[in-house]
Amino acid sequence: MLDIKFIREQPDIVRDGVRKKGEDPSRIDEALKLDEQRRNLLQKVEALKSRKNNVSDEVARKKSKGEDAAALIAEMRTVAEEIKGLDGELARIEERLHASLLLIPNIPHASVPPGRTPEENKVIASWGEEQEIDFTPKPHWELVEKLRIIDFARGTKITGAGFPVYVGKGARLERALLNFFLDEAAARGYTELFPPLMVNAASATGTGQLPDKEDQMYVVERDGFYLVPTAEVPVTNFLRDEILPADQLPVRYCASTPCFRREAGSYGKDVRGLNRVHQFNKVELVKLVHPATSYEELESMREDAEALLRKLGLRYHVLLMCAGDLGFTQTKKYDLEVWSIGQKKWLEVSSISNFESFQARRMNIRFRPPGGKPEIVHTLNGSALALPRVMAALLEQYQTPEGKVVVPSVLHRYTGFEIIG
RNA sequence: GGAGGGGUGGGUGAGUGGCCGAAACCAACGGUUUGCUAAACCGUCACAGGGGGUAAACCUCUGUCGAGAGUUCGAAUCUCUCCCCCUCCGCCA
Repeated sequence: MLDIKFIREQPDIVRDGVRKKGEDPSRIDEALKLDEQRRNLLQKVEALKSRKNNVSDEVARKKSKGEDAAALIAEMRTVAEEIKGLDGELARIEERLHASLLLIPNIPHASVPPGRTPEENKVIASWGEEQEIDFTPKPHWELVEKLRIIDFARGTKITGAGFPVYVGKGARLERALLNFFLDEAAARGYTELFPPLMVNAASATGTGQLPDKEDQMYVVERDGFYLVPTAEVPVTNFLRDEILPADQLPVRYCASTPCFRREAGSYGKDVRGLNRVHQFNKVELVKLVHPATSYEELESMREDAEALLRKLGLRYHVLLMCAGDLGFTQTKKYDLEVWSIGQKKWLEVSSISNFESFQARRMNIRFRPPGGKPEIVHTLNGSALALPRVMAALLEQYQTPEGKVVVPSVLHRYTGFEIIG
């Protein structure tokens, strides 16, 4: 969430930013109104409390001297009642203010292009060429069926649509990719975490999944837990409510976890094969950084993710997302899309975002500048990478005319085999 | 799941109704001493939210001793609920 003080002092900047995201700025006025009510009430109730505290001391003094304090006590009884009433009113207003703030989106960074639709995202970099081949490449779902390395039908039997089973060399290739990604992240200074796969409501609120995106998560109602839609949630919450020494920044974490997503409302196209599944593996990068460096850190994180695709020899491009295509919590975001030669289209495999202080304020993660007051850190995260579509593009790109798949050399030490089929 | 014990500032830990935002120690920071380091000594040292101040400095008020509710003129301290940690029992990969 945004700082209420910032909203109070720069309401026009906030309104403008919210509009750029294509969202309704009326919540800002609501929040400002509640904030004003809150401060008025606060002054009233704090004056009463001050009086109460003073009189209570007076009572103590009188009693210790053996004097009669009955009159003061009687008077304070009514003051205490009044305070109770005002405190209740204040609590209700603060609750509404907080709820209102939780629904105000983060505002885009100045370098983000305007735009409302995905078509307005900018391709700012690309790598690799469409390779020339003398046969018609198959889509991955045909390849994996013949090779028997991913079983969609049996996954549907076990659980439901969108829960594929990786089999034999398919399972091994999946594991190879994960280990490759993790090793690369470690080499670039990210500390590996293996976090819980279920989180509580406070954690889901911290990174912004609640209250906004509850529909996208699987909920374990009985225990009040949520299956993680991304490692971002448990990993970023790792340092929730802590104050870090300034010299500890930047903090870099990586984690490989399954991700569980309901993908409600996304039936129809683009769901074939591995294009959209309810459970998938992903290696996630997370950084907690000094506010002054967060945009440099965003660029270096993007490079960390891009390097993986280059090592795998997969053609990709980089999108700078326009304001309207930014998520609720993001100020700036890059997407990496890999080319699917079998489907003749781009597939999103990574999303790299800066949240500035938006998440960290909810999570209360701060650092202490030398000799100064604690300040909120900036948080960033990025996929490096999400597996299914990397797997899809890789299988398609490295297929042979006979329907076999050649494993990219960088993975050999992880797979133990060089060809599938 | 059952029984018992416990959660206090960055850390250890004292505090069972008012003089407690909280002793003491450690860590950290500033200083004195010192050729340098170490040691010693002195000082500073929680977080948040209001109000005042042009801003910083600063002044002032309020809240916070796991969370929430309650008793009381007054709660770290008493009561209730919840969460978490430890010990024992049960169950179990």
